[in-house]
Amino acid sequence: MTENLDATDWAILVELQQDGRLPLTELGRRVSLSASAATERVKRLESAGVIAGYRAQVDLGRVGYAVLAVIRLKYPGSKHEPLHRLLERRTEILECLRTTGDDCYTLKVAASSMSHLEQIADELSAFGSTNTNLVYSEPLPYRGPQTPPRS
Amino acid sequence: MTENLDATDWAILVELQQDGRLPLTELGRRVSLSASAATERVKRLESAGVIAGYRAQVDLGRVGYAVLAVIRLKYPGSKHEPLHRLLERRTEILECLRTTGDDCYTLKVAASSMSHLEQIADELSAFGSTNTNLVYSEPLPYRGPQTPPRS
DNA sequence: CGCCCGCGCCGTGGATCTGCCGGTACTTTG
DNA sequence: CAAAGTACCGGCAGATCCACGGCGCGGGCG
Repeated sequence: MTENLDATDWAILVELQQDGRLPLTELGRRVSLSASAATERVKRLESAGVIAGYRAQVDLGRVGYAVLAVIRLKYPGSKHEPLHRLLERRTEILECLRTTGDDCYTLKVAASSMSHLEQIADELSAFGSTNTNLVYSEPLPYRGPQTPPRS
Repeated sequence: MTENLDATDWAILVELQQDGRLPLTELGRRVSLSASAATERVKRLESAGVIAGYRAQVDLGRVGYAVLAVIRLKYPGSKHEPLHRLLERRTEILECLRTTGDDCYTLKVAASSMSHLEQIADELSAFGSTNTNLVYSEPLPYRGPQTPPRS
């Protein structure tokens, strides 16, 4: 299941995680490969599923979502479909992790205002008890894995 | 600070969040614009900071990170620099949110095994008490904002 | 009203990049 | 040793990107 990646593959992953639109010819230059060799590597990584896709990253604040929050949801019972339907419908919910522990779900939610956030929290409360924390800032700019696991 | 976006801008954002490498000519087709008009829109969104960048998304499991965890860190005091240095050094820490509430920081951490995770949790414990939850699954495939805020 | 100006969209052409092919060197396998 | 496999390179045809000038529309102003 896990692929065998050499140092060049990792260099490619680091570059493409920093700039997903990097032209393949420039990518080849940075990892000391010809454009066609770099292309073959990238295509192999894509079709092996190592590279799952490419995403534009949009600035939440600049599109009107001023509030970011982490909501933990304690979800009793095992009927998950209604919640999944809410996840589909409510695009303000950006991320959903199902975790161990008392709080079965951890959600990342964007809202335009506190009252907007309140609405979403109310909808979630229908499923179980919620625990909301506002996000002050993100000290770490987003990144993915940069090196092979060391231990 | 927040930009004025019309329906076409939002359509562009949705497309580029789904596929960041979409050729501009195909993007124009999908949002009913000529290639050059679509290009101008995208460049405007980029230079306004609405589009913060493009990222390749890599599959953590396939590159050897079998374990994903959310670690909440209760951080007494106000000396944040040492923690920020750890964030830089430890590339296993993928995301860091500073939040309200008892748990000042919420971290997303990838590890290759439980013992690897244990090492990282130990390092974090030097800063305060930690609370770790393993991630079973991500019911929601990653997405960014899809529509203008509604309320 | 008539004019000018700015804005957004469009089409074009040259530079660049992509995708595909054949060829080479090295390694693995029978 | 020969055959097959792997990874790389160079080169070419076609697609894409990008900067430019032109067009149409609406607002401001004498």
